[in-house]
Amino acid sequence: MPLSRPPSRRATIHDVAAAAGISRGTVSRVLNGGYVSPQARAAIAAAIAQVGYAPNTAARNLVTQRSQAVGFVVLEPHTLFLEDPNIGAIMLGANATLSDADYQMVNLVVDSERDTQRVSRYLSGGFVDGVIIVSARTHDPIIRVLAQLAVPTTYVGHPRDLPAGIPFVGIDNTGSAKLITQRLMATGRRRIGMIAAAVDRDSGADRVIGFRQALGSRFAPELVVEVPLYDYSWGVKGMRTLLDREPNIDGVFAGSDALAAGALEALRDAGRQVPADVGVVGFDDSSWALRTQPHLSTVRQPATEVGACAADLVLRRLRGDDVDRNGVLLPTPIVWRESA
Amino acid sequence: MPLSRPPSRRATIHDVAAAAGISRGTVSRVLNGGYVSPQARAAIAAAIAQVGYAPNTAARNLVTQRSQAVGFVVLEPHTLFLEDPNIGAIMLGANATLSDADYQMVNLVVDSERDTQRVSRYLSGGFVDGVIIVSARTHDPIIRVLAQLAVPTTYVGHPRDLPAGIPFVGIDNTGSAKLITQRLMATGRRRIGMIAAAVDRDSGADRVIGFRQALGSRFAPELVVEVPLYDYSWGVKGMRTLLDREPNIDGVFAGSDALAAGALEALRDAGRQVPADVGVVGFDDSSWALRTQPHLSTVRQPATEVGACAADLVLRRLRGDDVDRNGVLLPTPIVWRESA
DNA sequence: GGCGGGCGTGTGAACGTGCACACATTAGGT
DNA sequence: ACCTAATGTGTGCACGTTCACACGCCCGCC
Repeated sequence: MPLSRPPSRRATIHDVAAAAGISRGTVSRVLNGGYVSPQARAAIAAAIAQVGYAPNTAARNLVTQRSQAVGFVVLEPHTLFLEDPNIGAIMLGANATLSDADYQMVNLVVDSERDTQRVSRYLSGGFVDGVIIVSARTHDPIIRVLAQLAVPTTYVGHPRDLPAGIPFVGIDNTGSAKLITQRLMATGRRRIGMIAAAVDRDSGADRVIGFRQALGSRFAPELVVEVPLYDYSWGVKGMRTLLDREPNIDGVFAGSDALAAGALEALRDAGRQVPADVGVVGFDDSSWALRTQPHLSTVRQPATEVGACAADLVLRRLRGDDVDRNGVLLPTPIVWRESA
Repeated sequence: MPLSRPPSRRATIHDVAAAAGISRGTVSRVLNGGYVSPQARAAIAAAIAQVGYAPNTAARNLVTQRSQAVGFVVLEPHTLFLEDPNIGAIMLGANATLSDADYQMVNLVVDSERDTQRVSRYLSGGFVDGVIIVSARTHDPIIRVLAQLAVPTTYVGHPRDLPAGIPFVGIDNTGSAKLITQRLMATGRRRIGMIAAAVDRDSGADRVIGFRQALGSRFAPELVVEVPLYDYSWGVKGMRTLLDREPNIDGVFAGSDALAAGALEALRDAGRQVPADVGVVGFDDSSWALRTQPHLSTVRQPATEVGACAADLVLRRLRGDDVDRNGVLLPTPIVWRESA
């Protein structure tokens, strides 16, 4: 004799079928589309309302072998996640695209060693049909785990050790850093420094490379100050260090708008005029850029489009289309304002 | 005769059992704990590695009737989500607590009408054991949907129409707004205005109520300016409006630090000294507060703790403990700095 | 009038897992 | 020597769903 179940158990398709006096096969058909008579359809609709039925998607996934969900994994320690204006925009861009295709975006944050393991388990547990990875570092242990995952994965950005054949989407950090530095030079600046952050990530490292390429033989390693975070207060500290090392500095490329805003404060404290004495450029074209005095010249980072593109890449692989396995780089217009 | 399956299908517990020459029951036991001999354990471990087995968590959930996951639903339009410094902190606080209990936090963003429906379906589909809702508006349609959900739900904040018996966690917006306004008055300010945002949310509306309570008979409705977003640029605009309406204004309570920072800019443009001519206070104690000149006096919002507390509430209900159905309010210390 | 085909419905077999139970083996106590 | 307990292992069923198939019905056509 079966145990009596708790009365609060969820209604199943059987309950609906019983209440409507029709077989569960037909109930399934009205849910998923198929030939059903109007009478049966009506009876089932009434029964569903009566018993308060909601389909158990987990059970459905088990048999259909797909979940209509895509994981969006953010690999960030606390601080970066809160401060970075791009991640939110990438996420919303991805969500909009997935939503249009009727996919559920499932956002997982990795904030500790334990999270890494649990999230890996989750992603390989059949809850998602595809995965988007944001801000992976070189040598991130999760890269190995995901490589042997049965699920299509797309990276935003491309860590150096990303195995070949895994698509990614990003921006040309090297090229845009080079370009904006060159334009800084074109305005007559001679002693140009850089405040670099997150150099353990490809995005951060590539901006330094572009900066170096632009300066060529005029590149001076001591004028690149590395700070841990893309953060206002580190912009202040980084600029002070630069001023110590080269009091006659007349140009600064900051790795983000937040850093640039901090740099502006440090310059103001030191009595320098921007852009008269020192030209300052940022990166991101975030809300910081219009919030400073003067407004920042910067590189527009198409974060929303990046997210949409990553989602699109996953969706295309889900449909079985073959996609460009070499990755996609989106253009980054330079926005010229008053700060340089 | 069964069809031959695609060779790329995922390994199941049966494959492991076959490879190890042991029944699947024993494999299940080494996965979930139970009496298993060392030899069998070793053979199974080898077999798992050989066939590349990862348990199908969806199937496990189906039989165990629980998912070890908690949904974290953010009900925000684009802009607010990107600008609000609290949501990220609440999320990370919740994640830390859930992670400690070995629960997976699953973050779902609602950004459109379509999202509302898909997320409701997801939440009622058996993928989560509990739900945390952030920043619900009064009359949000999702409140009704969630009310009849079989899953324990906790709100962060408490919309006016939240049905009784549903626990929530928040801060005393009314009380802290009243307190900081009173301290503004205590410094001798006589003509005090407010820049209010998101008044369709309980948090925003309650801050106006507290402001009004503090001023009592001196309250002047025209000195409350409502703006749509907790955003720097709206702070600028709000402050300009206040200056238009009351050129002799000498105190301002802004509904967030970002608004306060904007107000500082507008005041600077108008040639007023802060705090000499006008006292300004904010709300949140976010990174904005130390980024302005002068630093902001503000209300510290314990966002991380709010998230942790919400997660704890869900976990306790999951364990069957009975929790305070009237909700929890966390203390909000006032931080007194230079701006007032 | 038999027959093929569209329509509407019911039925059984999966999907991959955990769990209760049955059973087998061994050790230890009376 | 027998019973009991502890330790291992195998088997059947259930979870809630979809899907392929089979069945019956009615229509129109040769």
